[in-house]
Amino acid sequence: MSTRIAKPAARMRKQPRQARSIATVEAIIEAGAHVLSELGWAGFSTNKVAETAGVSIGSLYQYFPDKLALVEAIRRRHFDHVLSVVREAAAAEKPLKQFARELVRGMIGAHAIHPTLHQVLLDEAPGDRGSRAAHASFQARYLEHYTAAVAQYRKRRKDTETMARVLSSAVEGVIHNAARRNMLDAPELQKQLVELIEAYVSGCKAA
Amino acid sequence: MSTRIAKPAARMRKQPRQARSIATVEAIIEAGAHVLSELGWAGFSTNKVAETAGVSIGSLYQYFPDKLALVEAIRRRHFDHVLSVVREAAAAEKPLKQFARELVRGMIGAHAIHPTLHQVLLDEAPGDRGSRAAHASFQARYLEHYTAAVAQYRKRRKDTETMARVLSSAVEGVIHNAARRNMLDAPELQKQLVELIEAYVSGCKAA
DNA sequence: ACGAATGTGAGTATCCTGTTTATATTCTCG
DNA sequence: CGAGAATATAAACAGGATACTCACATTCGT
Repeated sequence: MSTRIAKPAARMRKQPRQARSIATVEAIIEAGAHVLSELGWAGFSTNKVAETAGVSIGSLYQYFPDKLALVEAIRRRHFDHVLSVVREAAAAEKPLKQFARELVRGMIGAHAIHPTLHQVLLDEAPGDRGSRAAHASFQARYLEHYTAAVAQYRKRRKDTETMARVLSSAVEGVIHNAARRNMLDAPELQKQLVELIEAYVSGCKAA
Repeated sequence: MSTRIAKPAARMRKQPRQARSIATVEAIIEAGAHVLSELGWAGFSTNKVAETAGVSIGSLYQYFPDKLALVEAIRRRHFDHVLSVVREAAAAEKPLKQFARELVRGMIGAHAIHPTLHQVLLDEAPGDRGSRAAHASFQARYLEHYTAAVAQYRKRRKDTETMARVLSSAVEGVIHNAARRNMLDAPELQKQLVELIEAYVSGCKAA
């Protein structure tokens, strides 16, 4: 549900030492994710986040030097989560169907709580500062896992990277669309998404 | 490039009568689409749009009662465009491969000028007012065309609607992702997207 | 040339934002 | 316990951006 313990994370104005403050920081990040997902970047104000977290605005600025540091922490937490899902799905050698199932299940799980967070993080939220490198690194590893999975089930070495990109964005598109209509937990949708992955990766042509 | 002639469109404060004002209105809508795609909803300010259009802010408010009416006009124009693409691709009976090719080509064309407009319109831009009905109607017809296409190549009546939804959101996801990286016109990407559509719709299972 | 259509852009009023600071509460540890 | 550090509070600020109006200038159709 939540990450075990606070990481060194992004530069913070002050490291939380007592259990109380750790909970506060966690609450702020969680509330931030909620606000970002619900209101989008346009509605993402520090005051709103603090209010949602049930914490005073002062507490927020005690740990996050500015708005961007906060969004960075949110980004980091979410991306870590998604990355672990993809990694585990693509890890051991397993039948294609099983890979597809685990991937879909994990991805849906990762988007169930804050449905549109992923898109907002990618599209709306600005990513300047030192985050650029971290962001690129995430994207790289993300694609890497997909590529590994594709290569595992596809013999042709050609186009594997493009395939990975197409596959990942297709999956994201379906999940994002389902999230928008509150349809993330429709079993027939999950089934169809699994079938789409299978069909594309297995790569048969004619009907 | 641009739609032939101004439509009655959304409620306007004043109907443009002379050629001059028609051009003005068109320029405003075009600039609006540009700003929306480039800066997102957060950066979509009426002043910015007017400036981009090379028109004074006063002129904008002469034709659009408020910001929402403007975004509504933009939405309408873009959706009409996309809708016509899907309709034409799914129209006559043709081989699956040809359908996929035309769909991909048309969709890419529709997103080439304002790459992220579609997503912004769906996700960020608010849609209250009387637009709700129009929006729903668009979604319905959009899905309708996809469903028709899917039904044409798939015998099983079951799940055709879900399939249409999955297919459309997958395509949108891939295109949106490609647009984000300025990769819309990569031939191998187009090819892979066509193959994804073929593979999924033709519906073969094992490798 | 005259009225109508169209275009202008400085100005306004309002709202909001991120951030600080001075103060109050709660914890740790001897 | 009690002293000092850690943590929490919320009122206030300074600044900026925003949507929108209005009184006036220009250009069109006839």
